[in-house]
Amino acid sequence: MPLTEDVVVRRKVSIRAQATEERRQQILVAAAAAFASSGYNATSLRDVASRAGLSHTGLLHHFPDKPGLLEAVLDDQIQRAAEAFPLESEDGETFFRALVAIAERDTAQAVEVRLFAMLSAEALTPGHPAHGYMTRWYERVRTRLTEAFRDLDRRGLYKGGALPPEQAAIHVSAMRDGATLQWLLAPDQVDLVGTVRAQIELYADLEL
Amino acid sequence: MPLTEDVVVRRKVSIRAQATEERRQQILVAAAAAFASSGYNATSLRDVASRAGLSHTGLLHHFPDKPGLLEAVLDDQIQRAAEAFPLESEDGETFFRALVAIAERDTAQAVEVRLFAMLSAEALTPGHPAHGYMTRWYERVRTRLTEAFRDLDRRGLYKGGALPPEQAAIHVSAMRDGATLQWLLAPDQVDLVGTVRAQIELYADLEL
DNA sequence: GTCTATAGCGAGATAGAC
DNA sequence: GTCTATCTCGCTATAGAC
Repeated sequence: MPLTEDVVVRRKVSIRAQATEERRQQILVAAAAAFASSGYNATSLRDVASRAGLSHTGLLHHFPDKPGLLEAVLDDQIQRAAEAFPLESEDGETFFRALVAIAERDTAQAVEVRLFAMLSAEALTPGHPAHGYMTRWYERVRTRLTEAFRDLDRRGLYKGGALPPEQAAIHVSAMRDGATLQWLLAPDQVDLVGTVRAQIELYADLEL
Repeated sequence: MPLTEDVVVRRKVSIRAQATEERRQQILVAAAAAFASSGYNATSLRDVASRAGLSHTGLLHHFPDKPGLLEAVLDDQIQRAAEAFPLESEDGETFFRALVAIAERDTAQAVEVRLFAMLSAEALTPGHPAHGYMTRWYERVRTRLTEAFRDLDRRGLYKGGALPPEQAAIHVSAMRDGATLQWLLAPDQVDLVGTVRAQIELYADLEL
């Protein structure tokens, strides 16, 4: 019965592949936490490895090198974000409600927020492995926000007046990043959610 | 004539002291440029030294160690900033005009802007040598901006409506930082001065 | 005041045993 | 798949000559 043998072999393979995949995920979580706390440059592969409970050479079996690890972390991060909040900029109202919801969640999950704050600044250096990623990210954020504001405008809910939606998009995205930075430095003095909500209500005729 | 001898000696000493001071300044400029381009962690003392045209041990004759150098750079930077723009928050109008003027100058002098953007994120880590500095900086920024908005309010020039001046202060300071980040990543797509001006005009009844 | 030489460490990455 | 051992590099910082 060659067929059953084949099935057993396949199952073994898939079990092993699953274990490997779990290991990869553990490492990605550890790496995200490490990069979030100290940034990419200041974090060593040994730091990440010890957090994940293996040696740094063990880690390098799963990822090619340090830039490759960062890339994988970023991919994993945007995938999770996309799953948690599928932002549809065609519907401006739900879009901006989602922005407030994201801010709310972020106050409870400081790791991802810190990760992004640290990397976006480090990545200003053209040679940084996340430089291209960040440039593309902000372009995307600006276009999505602009679309959302345009949708609001169509429904008569845009309060920007003479301010073009492109500018409003920069205002909102920029403020979110700056507020995050100040909130991370002084959580007691900066109300992240309230700040985000209040700003959006200045540009949109919505009750958030 | 002991007096003249004394004068000669003093002059020699002061000339030498002046040369040392110039050297220090050269190093500070080099260090600011280096930290601005790659951040503090990723910059080596050898990088800084070669920019200043001396060996890294020569550099360590003028500054005690790497954190000490960063501290000196920051001190030098705020001193220059204070001289260039003596911000008086008692007069809200000139205060906000100065903010726009600073943004204008910054578009021409990207070094200081980059320096600050990179360090403020790196310094999120509590152990970073600029952590305390940044925490204090943003506290100060918030209070100054709040005072300026209160002054506008007294003169009937505050357009924030129900938004408390403290919140407006966070909005404006946060937006400036976030806009700077996006401008550094994509100078062609983000108009820093226009963005800053437009935002302030949303909160203040001023023609900037 | 600036240098060469060097100590001492920690990093990223590879080789090869198990 | 994970490890130990090791290579090689660059870093901060110190010691001491000039």
